[in-house]
Amino acid sequence: MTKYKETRKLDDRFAPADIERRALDFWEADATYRFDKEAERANTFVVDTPPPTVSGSLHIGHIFSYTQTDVMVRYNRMRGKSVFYPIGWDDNGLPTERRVQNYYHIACNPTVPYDPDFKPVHDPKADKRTEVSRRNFIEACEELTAVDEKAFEDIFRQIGHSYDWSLKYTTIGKKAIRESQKSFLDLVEKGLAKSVEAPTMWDVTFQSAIAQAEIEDRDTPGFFHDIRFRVDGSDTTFTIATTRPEFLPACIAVVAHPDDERYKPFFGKKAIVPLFDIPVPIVPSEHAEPDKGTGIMMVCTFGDTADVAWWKQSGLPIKQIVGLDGRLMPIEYGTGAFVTLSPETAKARYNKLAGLKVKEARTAVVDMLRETGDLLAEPKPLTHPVKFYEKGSVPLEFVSSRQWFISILPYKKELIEMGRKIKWTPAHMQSRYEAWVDGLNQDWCISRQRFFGVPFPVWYAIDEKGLVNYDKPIYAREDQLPVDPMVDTPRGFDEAMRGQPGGFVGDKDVMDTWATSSLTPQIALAHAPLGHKLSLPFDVRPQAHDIIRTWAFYTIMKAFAHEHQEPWHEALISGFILDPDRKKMSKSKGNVVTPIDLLVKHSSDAVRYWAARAKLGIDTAFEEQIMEQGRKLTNKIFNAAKFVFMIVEKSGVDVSKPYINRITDPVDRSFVARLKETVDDANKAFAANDYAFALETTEKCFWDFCDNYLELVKGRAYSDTPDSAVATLMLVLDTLIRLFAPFMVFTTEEIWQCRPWAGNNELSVHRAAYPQSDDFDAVAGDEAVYETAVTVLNLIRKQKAENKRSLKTPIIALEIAAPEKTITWAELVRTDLLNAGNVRPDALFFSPQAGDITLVSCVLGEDEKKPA
RNA sequence: GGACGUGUAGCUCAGUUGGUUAGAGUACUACGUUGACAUCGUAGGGGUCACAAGUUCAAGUCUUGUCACGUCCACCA
Repeated sequence: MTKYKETRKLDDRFAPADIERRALDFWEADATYRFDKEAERANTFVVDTPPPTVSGSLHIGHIFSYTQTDVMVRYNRMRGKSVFYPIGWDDNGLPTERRVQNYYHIACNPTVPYDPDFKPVHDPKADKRTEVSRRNFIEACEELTAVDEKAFEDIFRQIGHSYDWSLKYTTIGKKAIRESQKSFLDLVEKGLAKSVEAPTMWDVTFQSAIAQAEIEDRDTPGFFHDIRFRVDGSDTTFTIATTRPEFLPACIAVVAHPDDERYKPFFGKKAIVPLFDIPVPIVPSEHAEPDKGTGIMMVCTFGDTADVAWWKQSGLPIKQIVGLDGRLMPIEYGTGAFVTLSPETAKARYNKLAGLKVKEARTAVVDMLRETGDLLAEPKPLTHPVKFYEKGSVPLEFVSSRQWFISILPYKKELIEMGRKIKWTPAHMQSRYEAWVDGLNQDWCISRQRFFGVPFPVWYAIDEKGLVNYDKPIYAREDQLPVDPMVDTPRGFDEAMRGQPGGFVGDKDVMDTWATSSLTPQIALAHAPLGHKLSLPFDVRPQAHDIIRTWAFYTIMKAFAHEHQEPWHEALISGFILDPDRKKMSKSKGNVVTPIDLLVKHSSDAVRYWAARAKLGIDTAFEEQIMEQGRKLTNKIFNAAKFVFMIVEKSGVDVSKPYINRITDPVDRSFVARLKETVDDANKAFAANDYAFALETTEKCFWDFCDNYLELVKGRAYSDTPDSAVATLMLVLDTLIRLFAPFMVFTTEEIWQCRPWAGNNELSVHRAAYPQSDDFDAVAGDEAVYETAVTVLNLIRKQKAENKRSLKTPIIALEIAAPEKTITWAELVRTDLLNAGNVRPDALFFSPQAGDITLVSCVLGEDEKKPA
């Protein structure tokens, strides 16, 4: 067992930095937050902590929500649970790659050979990006994430989060990769994961496929183009309004609503696409809405999701014109699907487009249309929603490619059902989850054409002609995991056969980062000490509401597929930080507040106080004044403790004896009843995950204690019969400190350890028992006594304040009227009232009356002159 | 367009199952403390509880509608 410090005495001044240092060292040496692997599952509290993304710096929002979790976790620990509270860093994936590219000015080119001497350098002035090999790139990622993770860890430690750091993991770590690959193989075996050649949403900047959960609509300016189409074999024309004229060469059909009288005569005929003279069928389809645009529209491969859906059920061939790089691909017009009535013209025109970026091609096509007179009006500007990768800056394209998909659409019902087994706080977050699942219209594309991620444990055989057979992948065996198919070889092959006819190739893609993050329970268990008794479901999943659609959903999906049960009993959804001044702050450079600055400026406990004041799921304004309020509170707690210690020591009462049965005075027992009520409320609040109310009620009781109870008993505690008062002060302080402990973790530890009655090797307050109602059963008295005393005391104070006199002004005569019953209560506190109000002995009279307690008369004496 | 949420003092927020005169912190004003207090206390000003209708003896709280804001989803010709 570790000692807190050698001299266990409160310093005169409250210095948060020193207190924080002492407590952190003590917890580290004492392993205060270490998970006990021997604990039975029933006596554990198991948390599925969000691993923060470590690309860049920690946001104040992290501090906010992670602290809320820590508060709830600490409560459970103090309730005697063995807490499994892991922490990990989500470092694989695109965000990290992007940060590494920018930080080191490098780009990954898999064709570049490995350079063992390459050292990435952070040079903000560099303008060119150096191309490096895949392995060098991954090493650079590992190097930078290690630095970022250290910074994250420092902050989380500094703010006093009670993770068991021995359980730390990273999502790019070997065990995480193993879990992720194991999950993938299990999904393959269950028929839930397949590789398919299909149109996929594609980000041309990152050159990767993207899943539905990662896209967002952004209102984007564009233009409506009215384009003339001809009906084949006649002079009849009609107008198509489109925002994407560059897709004319990819047009596969023209559709109008079956009931649309305007276009009914055209059904069954062919339309001729201008510029390229492409004959395409004119087809009735419910998909077209008569009142939108001109009511008739072109279907292209692929302008949007609707095009993809329409193409799928049409059976028509794809005309893919956009390449993986976001440029129009070279196409031999008049071959394959690219039918035309005028091959020479079409070829000539298309050749001008090939190689252009989509946006450039759009302008070029518009120019051509203007020339031929097929543009019926100048383009009309509009703003319309366009799909973007949430981290991208260029609109997504639909590109047909081979990708791994996880099948989710058939299981929507089951996944909603599973969501209902989970208790969501706040409850309405469940409907967000259900709305998301309900709205899903694509399976989960999990392959990414990137580098810093979990590789697929898959190879493909190459036949004698050198063709890769993608239809029969060679899967790794579980005992091989983790594998990197670009380095490791499948069973039955050797490295020399890589890329050779009759040999094999590795799958060079990596998994969507969520494919790994969705396994945080399983990954955390893989990092738990051997022999632990944990399993799914975990107790709680804390997270923010924006990632219900990703992290929560995917985790439920994976647990459904692998364990056939919900991943956790409860989901605790935190709110966001809304910063009304965010724009100002980012504009005025150098004025941005970083989490570490806040911790230093206001102290960790003060920042924790700010976070804990906000309820789960409620978006909260960033408000430094509340941190200041927290700082004042810690200061007050410190001073109150210092005062109690002083009284206890001066009283000469033997502190080594148990105090509870020495509490005999009616006022003391009455205040204990007041305290018991607070303890009740706080426990009830925590049980409902309402830590904010637990804090509020604790704080209220504490101020009451300082303002009233302490003032009432001061005199008696200094008298020659201090026993009951001193014992009560000890009990109350012990209780309040433990009530505050989940919130003000440092202040409470310091005070707890420095109590004159603390043991030599006192355990951390964070392993002490959270106060319970029945702790007080033996001594709790009638609360009315204390309430009466406070009422009378306030009457006296008010009298003095109204007469603009000092609170110390003596009272020569005082008459208080009150109901008889109240008088009997007041009589029990007579001595304390005289002391606290500075009322002359025998000057206090009570007279009976019905109704409220009132002050009948009061005569104030002369102020005593202060000794010089 | 749909779902969910929010709207209470200048600001940040409480307000449990409807029940006296709607609260706290902060900011402002005045006075008093400054012997546990990088403090604190007392008093004061400040609210049509977004708006409208309804249910009820009684509505900040329940119902319906409207408006504003936020989040998620959808639309994308």
